[in-house]
Amino acid sequence: MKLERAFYQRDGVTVARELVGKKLVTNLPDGLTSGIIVETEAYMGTIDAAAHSYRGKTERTKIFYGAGGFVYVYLIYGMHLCTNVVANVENVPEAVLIRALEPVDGIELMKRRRGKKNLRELCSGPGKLSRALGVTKNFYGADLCGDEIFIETTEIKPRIAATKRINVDYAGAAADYLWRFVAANSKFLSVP
DNA sequence: ACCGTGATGTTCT
DNA sequence: GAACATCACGGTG
Repeated sequence: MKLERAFYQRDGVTVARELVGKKLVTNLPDGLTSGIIVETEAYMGTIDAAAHSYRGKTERTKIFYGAGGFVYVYLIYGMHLCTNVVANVENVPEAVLIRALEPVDGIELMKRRRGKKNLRELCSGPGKLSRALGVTKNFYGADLCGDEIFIETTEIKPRIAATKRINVDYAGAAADYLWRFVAANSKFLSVP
């Protein structure tokens, strides 16, 4: 079952925690690829110095201010795309970064897109999984209730651990918030 | 296995 | 002009 709008229109921390164990899917002209989400991070707008939306609405962050359930993609370090899910309701600028997947469908296609064959390293990082799933900057604003990119429920009930977020040292006190969620003992995390 | 580093393009100051 | 929610590679142990 595809997650519906209401799932996303809750606070970002709840959405981030509950996305662990769900299945992220892209269905593009060259094939369908997917993986179980094993690592997420919540970015909580006005109360979170690490969030891109912390300093208000800009051309880049305007998607945060729309309804939950749309895609936020951005380019980092000049070469990697990061895939996020906008959370909460209009004008509450929160989002969830998808940081790692356990590959499921279309593994050969993902290997081709990545130029790698090691399964463990296929989707074990935000830039890696974006590449493996064929996400481009054109996915900015894509509707997760559509058919190109969406998230499905699964039967998996992972044990979930909360930790500090990765690489947000610049964010002062916010760097210590436990807003990273991982499937405990998964082999597919970005940092083991 | 663990470091150090270079690549590269937006965004915001 | 600096900073950046990263990755892959090549070096050294």
